[in-house]
Amino acid sequence: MRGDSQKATLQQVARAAGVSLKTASRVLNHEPHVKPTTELLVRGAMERLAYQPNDLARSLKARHSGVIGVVVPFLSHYFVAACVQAIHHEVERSHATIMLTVSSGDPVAEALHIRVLLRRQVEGLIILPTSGHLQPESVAETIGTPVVVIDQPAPTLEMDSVTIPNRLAAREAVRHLIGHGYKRIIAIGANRNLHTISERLVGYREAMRRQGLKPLDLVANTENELSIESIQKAFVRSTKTPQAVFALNSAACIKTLHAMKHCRLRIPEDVALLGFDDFDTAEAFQPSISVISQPTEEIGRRAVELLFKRIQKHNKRAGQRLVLATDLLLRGSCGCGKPQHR
Amino acid sequence: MRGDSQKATLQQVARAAGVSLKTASRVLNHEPHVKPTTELLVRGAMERLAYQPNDLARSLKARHSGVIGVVVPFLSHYFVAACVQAIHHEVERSHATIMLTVSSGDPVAEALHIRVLLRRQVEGLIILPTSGHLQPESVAETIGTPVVVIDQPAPTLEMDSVTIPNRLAAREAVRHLIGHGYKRIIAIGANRNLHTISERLVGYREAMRRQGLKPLDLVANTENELSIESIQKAFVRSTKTPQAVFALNSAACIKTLHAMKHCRLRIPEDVALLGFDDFDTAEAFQPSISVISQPTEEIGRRAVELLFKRIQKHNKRAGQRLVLATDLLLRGSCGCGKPQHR
DNA sequence: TTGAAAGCGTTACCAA
DNA sequence: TTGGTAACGCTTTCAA
Repeated sequence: MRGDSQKATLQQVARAAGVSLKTASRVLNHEPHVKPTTELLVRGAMERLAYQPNDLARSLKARHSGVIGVVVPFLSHYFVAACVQAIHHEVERSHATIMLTVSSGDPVAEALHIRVLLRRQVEGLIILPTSGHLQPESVAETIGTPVVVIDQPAPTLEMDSVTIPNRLAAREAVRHLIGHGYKRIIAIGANRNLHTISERLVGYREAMRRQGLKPLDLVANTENELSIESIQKAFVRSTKTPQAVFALNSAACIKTLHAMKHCRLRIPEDVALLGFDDFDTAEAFQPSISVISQPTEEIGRRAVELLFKRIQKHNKRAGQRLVLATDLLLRGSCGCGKPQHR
Repeated sequence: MRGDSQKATLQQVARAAGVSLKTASRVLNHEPHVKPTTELLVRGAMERLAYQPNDLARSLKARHSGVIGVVVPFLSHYFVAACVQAIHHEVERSHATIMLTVSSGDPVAEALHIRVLLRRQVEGLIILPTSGHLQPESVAETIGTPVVVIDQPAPTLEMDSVTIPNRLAAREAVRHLIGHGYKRIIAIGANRNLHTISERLVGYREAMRRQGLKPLDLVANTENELSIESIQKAFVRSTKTPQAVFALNSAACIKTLHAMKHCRLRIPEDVALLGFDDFDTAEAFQPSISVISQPTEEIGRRAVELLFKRIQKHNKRAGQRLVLATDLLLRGSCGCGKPQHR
């Protein structure tokens, strides 16, 4: 609220209070050995000058910034947004702050972002990788800075990871579909390079083969390449229309819904649907969309916990690969009885 | 890639290269007047020591951090996530970074976050307010730091804002519904305190009154208080079921879809629907959901542009209140012909 | 073309 | 209970 625009420094506070810089610093940090009278003097000066500490200088001196870098591919994906929100929530509890970067699915940008964050002296990094495997070069640079990877097992012992059993969850979900009597089940998604996608695909195939069914998939190279038209073609292509779709992530699931609408296919009567990753409108559809749900809140929390442990123990630990359980939410779209009807 | 874990400093680089600190600094910053031979010497040392500049120290000295603070209420709202992504994209072009905070709809947390970001010496702040009006106290602290507000007109001349004509857009949308012949149209949403919500509500009422219709609304105090059950009650409450719903934001729209499903109401035959704010699954529903769409990409871009202008010109400008046009996307749910059918 | 020295705003080690 | 003084890692006069 000062008229003069320049920000007050602790030095100025000290002068205004008629004490030394160090004494003002002591008051600021609630250190002991300050005479109450002096403290009042200093606090008064701080008040008058509307003093605000400069955390940049503080961090430089203290050698830790209180900043965590968060690297994600997209923010428009519900799962990612929910994770970031959970991460923020947990980081905040430790009075730290988040620096966020969004790579838009570009591994080169991702590598650049990691470097930028390291220069900014983040104390740790939480990465949701955008490409199949984190670029080794990117990772090399992080030596000395703790890293937690989400969605992909930690590539080195220097890092921790928080993942889910993608393959297992996919297998069980597909087995569930098979249990409904569907034989022609197609997996739909994009980006085989991604660890999550490839594992889910493997799980799908395992489930199919074990039941003597022929795996069939439509997996585009990138998210953008998976068009609604291409999905429609998969529906009308052969004489044998798929009886069910296993969507490899929520984006694919939504596009499939889109395509099914265009083809006027009823769910689950004409084609059943089960997707990986929950999304905000899943229960608003008629019928509700069955999904494999990840514990986003816990993923974020555990990632931050692991990171802080590393930061404190200064890398004196072996890498941890945490695997959290998923939840198969059977709603209506997979062919299950319609629980949404009272 | 060094074996020793401590990070190299420019000082060490200089020593290793056998030059002075300043010379190393000159090389680092591509300053002229460095003998090519010397430059090579320094670059070699940098390479060997895997030198990475410390942006904290740099910022402290240079007195600008290259960091923009972004304050949002939720990340799980599609509109917000899209805005943040757009902001990041534009900020990145200026080689700056984003510090993100999420208030979870708590004005007290929001005020705290603003203070934290200021202490961290952000060069500017982009705020999507969580409460009706930004807490004056929060804003007071920002004096000297440029602020751009999204979704709400700048409360003071010290700030800029990027908004949309909420009232007008709502009015036109409701008029469109009325044009379809609906008479009993109900507005559904939450948080009257929010500038966006209250303006949209006013627009709705104006449109209704001008046509001699009686406004009717269901507006909960907070997002969480707007339950699906309460919406269902609105549908069955009176003998006069609403003929159409005007949802005040996407969260309300999704909950309405949910409620309509439970009540087995067909869209638009039983009840038509038009919502404020687009969302990722809007076109996947049958019929597609008609919405008023905000230009998120442009909102983010313009917000950053305004902010950087202020940062450069050092507040020598009057506050700008940018108002960007919305788009009324008539899909199927409002009762329009069904363009989604080929 | 190069370098010594003084800061940026804090914190921390010793004395007083 | 206090206060010099030296860092933190970098940039920036001003000389040489």
